[in-house]
Amino acid sequence: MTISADLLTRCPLFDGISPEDLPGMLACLGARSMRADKGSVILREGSPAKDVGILLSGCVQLIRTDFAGNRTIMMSITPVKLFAESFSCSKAGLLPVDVIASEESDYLLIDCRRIMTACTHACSFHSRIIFNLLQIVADKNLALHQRALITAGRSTREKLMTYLLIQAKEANNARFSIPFDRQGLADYLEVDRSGLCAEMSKLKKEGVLDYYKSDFRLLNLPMQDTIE
Amino acid sequence: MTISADLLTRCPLFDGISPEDLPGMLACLGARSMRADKGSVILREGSPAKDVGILLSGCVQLIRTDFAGNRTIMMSITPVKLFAESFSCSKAGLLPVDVIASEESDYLLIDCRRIMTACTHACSFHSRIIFNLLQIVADKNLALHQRALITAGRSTREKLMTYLLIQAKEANNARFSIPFDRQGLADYLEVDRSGLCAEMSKLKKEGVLDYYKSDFRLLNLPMQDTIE
DNA sequence: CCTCCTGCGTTGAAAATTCAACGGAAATTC
DNA sequence: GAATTTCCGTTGAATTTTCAACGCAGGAGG
Repeated sequence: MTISADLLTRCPLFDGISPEDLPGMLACLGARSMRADKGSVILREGSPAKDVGILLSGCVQLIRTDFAGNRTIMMSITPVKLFAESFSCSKAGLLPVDVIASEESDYLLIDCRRIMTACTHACSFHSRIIFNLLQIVADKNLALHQRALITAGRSTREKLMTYLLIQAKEANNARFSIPFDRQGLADYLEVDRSGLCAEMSKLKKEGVLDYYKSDFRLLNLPMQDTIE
Repeated sequence: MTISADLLTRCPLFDGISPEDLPGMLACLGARSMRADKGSVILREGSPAKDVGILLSGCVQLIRTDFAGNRTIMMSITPVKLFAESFSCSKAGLLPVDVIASEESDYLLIDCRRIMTACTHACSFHSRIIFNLLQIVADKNLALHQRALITAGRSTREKLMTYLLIQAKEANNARFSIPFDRQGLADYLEVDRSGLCAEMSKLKKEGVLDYYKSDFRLLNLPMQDTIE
């Protein structure tokens, strides 16, 4: 895949870096270009965490399966975001999750040490990159807090509505799409799939919600409601 | 409270900083010494996140209460650890949780900008501090992943046992104490308190577990089992 | 020493989730 | 284009959790 500079400027790791400096910087960081088929494992739980991933296209998910077989989706990553960076920055050094491509995906891998330690060329933007990385890891932290707020609901309906309201708020629109199929959503909310389907149907009958596949619309919401 | 240098050298933010440099560094960072009574709110959800907290004594917890009244304990902080640092480093800028002293506590507050931007004295340890901060935020990330693994269990028993096994592993001992009372543990595991008590009693009857107040002991565990 | 309050364990009934199974629709594969 | 696989929605029974309430022990405070 040819990496467009436009794509990378939208990556939060390179905030404040001018586009013309990007190619040299990528070379300096030793970025490797990768591709993953849909459903394939990009990084395996328990393996050493050394790299920072940058998702260029597709979609990847952080998934943990416990000994009882419960599958949990911790987070869904969309372009042009980082993944696995928190694990590579931490002391632990082992991945607590599988990183899986839920769609065919292109991504870069960068050895985290190349980011965290000053490069041989003493490039002037390095401190900015580290600053950006700190902010990104902190933002991931916030996302995990938000997910915990969702799963803290004591019923399927409560979890689902909390999730959907947050999505609508982030999209700033009563219509929005989600990066999950039904099973994926159930695994993200930590509920049973069939129970989730049943609750969704109920909400549709009640006129609270409308949906088709992964496109949703919240009704009776004090918010703009536009189609594109 | 007099701040002993020994205490601060155990704070991960100052890893790699020599003890004699600490007092000057604290002054440079503008650290303010604070005290909180048991049960009092140190930082309020929704207020601007600007400071990094360093807990010197006592215990603080990150607590979120949703609109339905469900109380969730996201994390319990013990000395000499940081708190609220992730929120102050993130773009969001607002606290997603209440920070509450579960015991009478002493702590320091440091304006996060003083840490993240080079100080006027251009102190040579600043980059080390930022590096440490990145690692700490990443470690918090890991802790949240671990908590999610616990709450992913589909039953009270599963959540409880996952939690206790992790505690025993971290203590490297089948005997250990936890920083929660029953209600607190229930709020951390996201289960009902009475159901938790019932499950604990059952496990005790079954000979899997023994406990008194907040002291626990896992039986039949392939692990050393010593009384201090 | 007595009273008040908090935390803990128990119980029973109501409600919700989980689990297994099935049919249909849509997408994928050959 | 036909077969196959995957995804989705539904249902009913079994299992759990939730919720409200109560008694008791221990500590705090007057």
